[in-house]
Amino acid sequence: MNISDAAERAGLPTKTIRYYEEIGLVAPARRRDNGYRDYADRDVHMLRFLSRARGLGFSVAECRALVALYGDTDRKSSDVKEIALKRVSDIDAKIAALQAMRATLVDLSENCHGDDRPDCPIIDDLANELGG
Amino acid sequence: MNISDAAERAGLPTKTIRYYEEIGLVAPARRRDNGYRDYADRDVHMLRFLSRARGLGFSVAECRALVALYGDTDRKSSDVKEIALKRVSDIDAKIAALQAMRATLVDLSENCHGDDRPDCPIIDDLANELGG
DNA sequence: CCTTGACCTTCCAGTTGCTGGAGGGTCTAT
DNA sequence: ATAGACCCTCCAGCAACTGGAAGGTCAAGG
Repeated sequence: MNISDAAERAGLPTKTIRYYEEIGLVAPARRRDNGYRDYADRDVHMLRFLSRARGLGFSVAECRALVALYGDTDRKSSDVKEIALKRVSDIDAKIAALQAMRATLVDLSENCHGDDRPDCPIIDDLANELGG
Repeated sequence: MNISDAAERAGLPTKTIRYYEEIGLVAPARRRDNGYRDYADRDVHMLRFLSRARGLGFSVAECRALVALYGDTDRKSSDVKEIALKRVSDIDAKIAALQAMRATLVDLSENCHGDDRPDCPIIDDLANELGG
């Protein structure tokens, strides 16, 4: 099948598929006589795998490791689990950072009357003018 | 003062300060006869403002708007508040996405024995092999 | 047969927000 | 005079795509 059909089934843009091929995340697609890429179901399967992994926030580097483990019938499930748990702790750190930002912003916003006057604790805080 | 002193006081790398100047986020620094940038306290103040805003996750584009509002003594605090609240809702969306990812990953990890065997529900889920 | 439009190809540039390094000038202290 | 710590500019690269230009291919309709 053509790349656009594969893209639709995998849930990825064609650009991204070509990009994954270019960076070696997936094997180069077979080509037809006219030079068009030709995808089989198992190729789409792999692309879906990547789409899902990227959707869960795994980096391309992590995806490489996952692809290798996916193709390794002798893999240890602990290796996969390790990558997943690392990802969970990365996510936890990101959530914590975002929650801290959010708390600060909400706090500042609650103290800002938000009217036509220029007086604004948000600006003041950013400028650190509270203490001088 | 030299850029490295300004950098230290502002909490930004020198590279970043030059970059902010290059993209017009801050006005070009005054230069000394030898070509070195020369920073005054108010310049450092502005750089700290930016450092803090970036630290709260405001994009450079948002920082531009904040800088403009900062310098506008006729600003409406509602304009500032609007940017801050927009940022809060962006953060909320990001947190929600991360929490969904996290839940999926934790769920998958809990079902993975994480031992020397290849059998792994994490890989299976990514490959979408559960339903066929 | 010709044309139209939707495909496909490659390659290059841009995105965001820096960061690193090369290659060079300057300043300060010894 | 020289070492080392500054400073300068410019170019390249990071993640992970995305957009567009320039051109080849294919299927349908007149």
